Amino acid sequence: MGRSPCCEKEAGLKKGPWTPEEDQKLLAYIEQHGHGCWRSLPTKAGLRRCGKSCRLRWTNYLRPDIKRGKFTLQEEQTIIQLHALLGNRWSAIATHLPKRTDNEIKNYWNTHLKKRLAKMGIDPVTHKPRVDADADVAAGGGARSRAAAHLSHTAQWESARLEAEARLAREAKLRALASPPPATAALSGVDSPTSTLSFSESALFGAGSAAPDIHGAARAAAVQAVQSSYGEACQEHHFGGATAETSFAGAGTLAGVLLDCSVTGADQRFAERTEACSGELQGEDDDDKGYWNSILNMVNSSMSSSSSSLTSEVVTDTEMFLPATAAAAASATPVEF
DNA sequence: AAGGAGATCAACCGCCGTATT
DNA sequence: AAATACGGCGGTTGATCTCCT
Repeated sequence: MGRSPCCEKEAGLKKGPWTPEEDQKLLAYIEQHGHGCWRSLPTKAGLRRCGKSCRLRWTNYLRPDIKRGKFTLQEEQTIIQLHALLGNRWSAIATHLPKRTDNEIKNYWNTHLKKRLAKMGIDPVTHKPRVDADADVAAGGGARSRAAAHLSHTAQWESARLEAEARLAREAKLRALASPPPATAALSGVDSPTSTLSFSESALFGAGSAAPDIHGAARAAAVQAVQSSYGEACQEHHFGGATAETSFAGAGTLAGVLLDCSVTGADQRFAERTEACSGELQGEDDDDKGYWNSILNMVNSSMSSSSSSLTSEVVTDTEMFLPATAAAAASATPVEF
């Protein structure tokens, strides 16, 4: 029944910090053979480690495509924005920062960004300005329920988006299997992504040059998935009597605002969309507006420098997951709710 | 210079979804 | 269909580093 026993049950395996010799062995083995099955790798590579430990060391430290060192302002902004959308889904966030590991992002969030937001008076969990208990009571329970509805609203959109992302990744994987990479790709063979989307995408689509048709098809599939998934969610919840499409556009706007604010020259649009969002949430969301404006300010402070590949990647993903209706609505007049 | 406190980050742990038998 | 392993993820820990007194 089942598979053979797990390596972690073997005794005498080493734990703790890796030595340079161990790193060298692991690196040499993977460069020559690829990681293959992690469980059997330590034995083949002559390491007294469990496969899990090897995988972790590789994905978080030894992988050649890892960018180390300080996070840039833009990376910080991306993390904050994505965390507002995704919460503690570090691997999902890491797909938008391809050269950073989820572990690194998680550490950076916990040691830097969380504290910084807290200092700014922003709850790092909800990304809403902290309101003391009295003010909250004075604001009334209605505001709280609207806030809850707002969060749920966002969560539904995100759930649909993640579903599309997963589908995209699966398709990419299938295509990769159908057409294996050339043997000359020495390091692509050892590419061991912790996350699915960006790596498989980059491997397959080669920075957008190799197979634009496939990319386009995948994007269309993703968009369709979001549309259908979120459309169902909207119909199910009858958002304020609006049509599913309109509601979807509104929900998409929020995510669009969060992500699209990275676009060079998008300051104005961002401000408009922030306005649209605050209109959507009326009243109690003055605080939200303030928060998103603060993010805008952070973005603006770095926007003077030219756009990077990083931001353009985020934009690409935004476009990928923002259906046409939402994108159109977001760039036109604010949606009335 | 010494040592205590806080910050940082690599690595581990345990859980979960998926694949395999 | 059930049992089990695998791979991946997020939370947490602990060793090390840095700063302050």
